[in-house]
Amino acid sequence: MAEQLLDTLEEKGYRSTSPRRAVANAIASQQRHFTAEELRERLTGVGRATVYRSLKLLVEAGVLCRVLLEDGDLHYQLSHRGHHHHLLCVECGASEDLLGCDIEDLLRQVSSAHEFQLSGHWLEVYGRCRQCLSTETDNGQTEIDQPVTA
Amino acid sequence: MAEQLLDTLEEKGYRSTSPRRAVANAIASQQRHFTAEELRERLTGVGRATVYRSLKLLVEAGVLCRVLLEDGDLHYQLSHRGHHHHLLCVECGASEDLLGCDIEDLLRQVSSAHEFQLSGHWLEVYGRCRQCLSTETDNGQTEIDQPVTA
DNA sequence: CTTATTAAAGAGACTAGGTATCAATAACTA
DNA sequence: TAGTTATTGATACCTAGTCTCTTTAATAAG
Ligand SMILES: [Mn+2]
Ligand SMILES: [Mn+2]
Ligand SMILES: [Zn+2]
Ligand SMILES: [Zn+2]
Repeated sequence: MAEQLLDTLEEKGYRSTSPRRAVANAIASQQRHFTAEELRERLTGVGRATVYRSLKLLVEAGVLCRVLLEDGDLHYQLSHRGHHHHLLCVECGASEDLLGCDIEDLLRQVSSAHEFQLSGHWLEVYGRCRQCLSTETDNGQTEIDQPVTA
Repeated sequence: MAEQLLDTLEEKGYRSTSPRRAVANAIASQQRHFTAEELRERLTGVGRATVYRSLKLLVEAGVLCRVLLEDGDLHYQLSHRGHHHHLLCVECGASEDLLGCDIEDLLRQVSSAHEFQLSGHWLEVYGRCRQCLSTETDNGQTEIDQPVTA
């Protein structure tokens, strides 16, 4: 997994360095979305700027995606597929990838109706995941203090 | 226009103060979307925290909306209607409101297919506006240096 | 109209999430 | 192996805020 991140960078002509390996490993060992700062804390010995520079490169390469939480917090998360969106659970933080839906088609229609030349978009969807819904049903009440299984 | 911003706050039980009047006037005199910092610069004499606090209140009250530019820059803009989205021109920065489209319906469908309880979403659409397209056609080439009529 | 209550303001320190600069170093390449 | 150049880390700086605390002012009650 970490290899794949580095390979992607190498394919784009970036050098394979030990700080970048450290960043790639740290990202690969993360299962949920994380903040830049969380990542940096785990990477003592790697310079602040280097961490942010690496994140930027990986996002540009399409192997990492930005996730905008409902409160405005920006997180990062491994991205396997190409362009896609997220169903973000506001309760447990889970993120489910959303692809193959008709949003692109719809935007194309709307754009052409406004004589607007579509070039990109940004979408995040917030709500509650299946698991959190079933937990709620089980005890007949919303589990506010449900632990975040980070 | 500025009155309306203040009235909205008063209706919500907030006091009508002179710093808030200054903020409301500054916002009302702005035609395009602006950053918090731009606003603050025009409001010498109003405390930094007060400017940000006012922006927050107005967003919460629904009369001001956040606009996320493609490069990640956060801008603010007067909002007349309720929930809506923006068609943002990446060339001239123009923003056209997008409402009455089927995005909500579509998200409801997609969510239910994923057994996801939809509660909110965030969408921005990027591209080029009618005006920028016609300028481009006129001289047969993209006008990169088109002045931003701020 | 005065006074009390309490919201709001301003100053300023602090934070997250970055970017810019620049000298030193380490990857690739010939 | 040596040279070139990308990359690094340190550090300063930046935007966009938040938080605390003391002072001030808007409103409500008398
Ligand atoms: Mn993703
Ligand atoms: Mn708007
Ligand atoms: Zn959940
Ligand atoms: Zn335009």
